[in-house]
Amino acid sequence: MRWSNALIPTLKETPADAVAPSHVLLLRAGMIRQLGAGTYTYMPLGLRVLHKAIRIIREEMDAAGALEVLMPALQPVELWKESGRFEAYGDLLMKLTISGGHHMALGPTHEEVITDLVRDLVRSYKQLPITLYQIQTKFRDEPRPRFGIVRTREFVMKDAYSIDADLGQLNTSYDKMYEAYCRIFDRCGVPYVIVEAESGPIGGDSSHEFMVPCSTGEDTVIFCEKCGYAANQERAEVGQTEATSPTPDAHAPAHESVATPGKKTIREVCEFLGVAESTSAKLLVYLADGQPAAALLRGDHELNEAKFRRALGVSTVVPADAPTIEKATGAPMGFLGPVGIKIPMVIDRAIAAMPTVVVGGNAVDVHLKGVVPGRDFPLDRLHDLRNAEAGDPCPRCGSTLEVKSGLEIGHVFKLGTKYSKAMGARYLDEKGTETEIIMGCYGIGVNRIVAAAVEAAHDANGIIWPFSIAPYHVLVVPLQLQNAAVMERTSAIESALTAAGLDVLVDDRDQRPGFKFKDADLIGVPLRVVIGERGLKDGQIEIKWRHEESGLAVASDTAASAILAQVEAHRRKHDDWCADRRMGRSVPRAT
RNA sequence: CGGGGCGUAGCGCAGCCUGGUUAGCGCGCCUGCCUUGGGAGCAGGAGGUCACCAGUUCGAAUCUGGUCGCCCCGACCA
Repeated sequence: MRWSNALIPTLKETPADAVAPSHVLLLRAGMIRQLGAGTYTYMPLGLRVLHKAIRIIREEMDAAGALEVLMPALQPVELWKESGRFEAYGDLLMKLTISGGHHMALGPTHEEVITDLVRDLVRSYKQLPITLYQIQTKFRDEPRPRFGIVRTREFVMKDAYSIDADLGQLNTSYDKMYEAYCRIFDRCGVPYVIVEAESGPIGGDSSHEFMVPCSTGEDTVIFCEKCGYAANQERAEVGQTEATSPTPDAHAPAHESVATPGKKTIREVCEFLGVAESTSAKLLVYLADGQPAAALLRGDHELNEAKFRRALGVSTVVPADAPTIEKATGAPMGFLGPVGIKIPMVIDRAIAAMPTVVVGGNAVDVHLKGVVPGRDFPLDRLHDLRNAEAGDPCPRCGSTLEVKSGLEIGHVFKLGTKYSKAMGARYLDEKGTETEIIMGCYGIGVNRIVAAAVEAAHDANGIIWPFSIAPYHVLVVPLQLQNAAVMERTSAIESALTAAGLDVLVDDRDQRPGFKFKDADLIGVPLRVVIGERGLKDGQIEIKWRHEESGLAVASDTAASAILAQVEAHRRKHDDWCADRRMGRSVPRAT
């Protein structure tokens, strides 16, 4: 391909709206163009990257035994009502009315459609297991699209669904997808970590996310450098090295009431009393499946609602509003405490480690000082309730947890029978018994692979594409277009490399060398080949890897084979890197 | 949905506070000359409903009100 025909609208200046590195560089490199909030056109170069990622995904999904289908993006809302997700998904679901007054939705994901498909299709255990996948544009009415192509209102997703007869089959299907994902992201050259995750509103009981650590990541990942434990913040456990005091000091002086007029927040109360926030506790009141329930945490800790929900064994927890709180506790928000509380209360483990604590007095403008946990209120329902933070002990090895932000590029779930139960998808087992099918679902945000690759590898001059998904492998830069020898060499190398299966772009623009080098760095093609009069005079041309500081001169008449040797060596190195990663990785086994 | 910011040529911006010729600058684009190993130089040229609507005024890019759009922080997020 010749640059002059390639439609690569590079920008010298950074568009004012772009902040995230991937957004800035993809725009500047002429790979994407914005239409509106969360909607982007992929220009030829950007589309090539997207297609290369898709090709890798397709190869690995096929190799894992999944079958490709293509389901409609346009779906009747009835299916969503049947699964119960019409309400749960809410405004994120893009709804529209078509002729005849039919209410439709543009698919944000396809559990409903796949379940509808297999409830007709799958009649016998002999047809199972089966995994179907598709690569398709999804639609979500995101309240806040962000960071260029990181969060958009329409995006390309690879979604797969395993249909299994029993839990054993599900675990096998899940592990296959998990391993396929590892190979996909390894091959795409994006550095990822795998974290334990909450399954969220999609339902199900086990889940892992594939995250690329980077500053524009929207998720918080908690991890332990020492043992490799990693989880997203919703899920991350706090290690239990906090000393607990099972026998409270019975001889401690009785607690006393203090007047704290108007001091409602933890900070206000602690400042007023001149104590550290970590010596106080807060009582948070929620509606758990509609019934009031409380969580008690250290003043400076944050409640993890997912942990709270599990501790109570309920399916939803929502913060209670002010009237509900007063009715349930007899005191307004800001003065709540555990002493004498009437509603069910679960307590974070950290509370048990506190000899005395400052808490609300369950009366207006009153707090209690010198309250002894275990003496002044029972410590019978201790749980890990708080968000893990940097510096907390690792739940596995006791070492220190760290926090990073991560960009989610893939997610695998065990759904179980959530959808088959709701939508009546059953098969006949060996004994002729009608049984609900068991499902798993597996998603990859394809556009996010592109964004993540840029986030993970760029410098001040531009993008540094991994070889496997680079729009072109080699950029040939002739410096003097009117020099016949230069142009002959250019064509010869272009044909030789193309014949060897490489994607070659030739910068045939009549521009000064510096101009072309700047654009070359910007679009991030991995290998640059410079052909100029000066080098040719000495029988040399220059080849330079984008990720390396300097290039090297090779003999011009054997340049093509030298380049191919470089490419071969680079590929081998990447393969070794992938193999190393696989060795160091433990695949989660079914429990 | 709450908070903040911004809409002037393809891109980056000035002008607005204090209303007044034909709305300006840099980059990019077109023509010519010149130059050629890290975004050169000179000369000439094209390109604008100043986001939109209404109002104030003799007169609005500029003042007022509304609408729309975009970005950032938060809430939300399979």
